[in-house]
This record gives sequence, C-alpha cells and structure tokens, in this order.
Amino acid sequence: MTDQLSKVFAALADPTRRDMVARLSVADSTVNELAEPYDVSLQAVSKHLKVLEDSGLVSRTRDAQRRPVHLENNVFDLMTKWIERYRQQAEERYQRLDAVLEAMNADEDANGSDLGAASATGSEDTSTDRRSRKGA
Amino acid sequence: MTDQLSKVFAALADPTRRDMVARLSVADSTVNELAEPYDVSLQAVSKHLKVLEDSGLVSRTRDAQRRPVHLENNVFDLMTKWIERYRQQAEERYQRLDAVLEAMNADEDANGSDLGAASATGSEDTSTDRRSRKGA
DNA sequence: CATATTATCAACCAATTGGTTGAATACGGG
DNA sequence: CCCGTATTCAACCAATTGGTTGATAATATG
Repeated sequence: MTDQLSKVFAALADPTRRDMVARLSVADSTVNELAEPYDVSLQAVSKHLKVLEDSGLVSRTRDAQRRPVHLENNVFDLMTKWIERYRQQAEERYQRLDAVLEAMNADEDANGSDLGAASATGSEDTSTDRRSRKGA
Repeated sequence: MTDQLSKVFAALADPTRRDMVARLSVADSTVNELAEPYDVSLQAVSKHLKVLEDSGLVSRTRDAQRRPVHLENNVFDLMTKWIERYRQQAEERYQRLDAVLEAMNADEDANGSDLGAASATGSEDTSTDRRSRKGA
C-alpha cells in the first residue's frame, strides 16, 4: 500500500485517528495532550500519530522534548478530488440514463438505443504489484 | 469497526477496490466483468465486493445467476461532509491566526492575546468500546 | 549531575485482511 | 434431468494492524 491516497483513507478508517484529526482541526497539540481523552497507552497514541504522519495528514515540529502535531489540511484536497471525480461521474450517468428513459417514453417507436456501451473512461492505474494468478 | 464512516474509508483504502468504484461510476457491472482486469481469483474479487457492499458503497440486485453491482453515490456525501467539516475548521483557524498575527504586527503594544485557548469543539463521539487501560 | 517529563523504539500478541484452493449453490438451456 | 455459467462459502495462510509492556532517548530543571 504505497500510494498516498491509500494511506490517507486507511489512516481515517480508524475512529480514534479520526477523532485526533477532528481535535487537531481546532488546535495543534502535543502527544500527551492528544492522548489524554483515550483509554490507551501513550505508545499506542504515538503509533496512531505515526500512521497519520506517514499519510501526510499531520506534520510534527520540535519544541524541547515536546513534538507538537499539526494538521496538514491540504491533504484533504487529494481525497475530495478523488471522491468528487467519481461521484460526479456517477451522477452524470444517472442523469444521462434519466434523459434516455424520458426520451424513450416520449417517443416510443424510435429504436436506435446505445445504452450499456459506455466502457472504461477513468480507472486509476491499478497496475501495481499484482500477483500473477488467474492463469492457474 | 462498526460505524459506517470507518467502513467506507477502510473500503477505499485498497487500490483495487478504488478502481472498482471508478469503473462502477461509469456503468453497473457483473462480478465477472469487474474481475476481468485484475490478476486475482474471482473469489478475491467477490470478497472485495462484499467489503464495498458492507460499507454501503455498492448495492447488488439479481439477474438470473448474475449479481449486477451498482454504485451508491449517496454514500460519498458522508465522507465529503466529514472531510469538509474539519478542513473548514482548520482553514478558519489558520485565517484566525493570520488575523491575530496581522493585528499584533499593526499594533505592537496591545498585549491581550488569547491564543492557544481554543479547546475541544467538534470531536466525533469516539466514546465507543474503549479498553480500560491507562489506569493500569 | 541526578531526576522528572515527553516521546519513541522493540518485542510480543490477538484479531483482521487479502489472498489462495476446493466445494457448494443458483439458474437457464438443451 | 443434467450441464454450464455465475457467484459464493469454507478452510487455510502470510502479512498487517492495533494494542500491550519494558527499555531507551532527548531535554529541561532542582
């Protein structure tokens, strides 16, 4: 799972991590401050932060023995872009279908339909590291 | 990991699953059609679809022995809402900070600063199923 | 310098994940 | 009724994840 988008989604799949992001959106915090509300060890929180940092969602500076955590809001754009792209595509298709159905209804004897011929348009590059199965 | 948001993020953390969503945004597909481009067994694809379905991202109907998969675009709203909430909060904070810095700069002897006093505002309900550590 | 505070590293463990293969189910068509 | 097509179920496996505890590093302070 090397690509950033995967890392960001995975990072946010954990409720504790999502809560941390929520709190960091209010103010930067130290690890201790962040850990306070959760019933887990400080080390566990440290691990969560590592995940968030590796995904690019947060960054950390240094202030004496403290390591203030800061939310990198720009990474949200990456997700929003991905989500919006496919949501819009799906919505467009829905509307296209609607239009076709309407047309079919309005004019019931015209028979030149070309539905279902859409075929691949976008499709993120999934061609990474596949195991060569399916020929077995 | 019971909540839907966690399931949706987890589902999209996998590139293959993301690619499926991308392709489903173009047209509904059967399992076989979906499986075609990937070098994994049909069963693996079936599992991926189960994950997507459990997250609410896709739904499936029945057409004889086929099980057409359909993208449920409305679930994207859930994510978008979550993302936008915290992105906006972080952006606002950033602008607030900017304003304060500007004010401090324009009028260097006024000293009534109240930065860093923000403290919890939103914070998704994380209070689910915690293990009772940290008192040990 | 000795000590307390803040945080990370390391080794370990149970549960989950993504994959496999083999068997089973569900239908439609001779 | 049997067969092929489409899909899922079941058992298994290795890798990853989220947690733990104990030790270690970095820094401020009495």
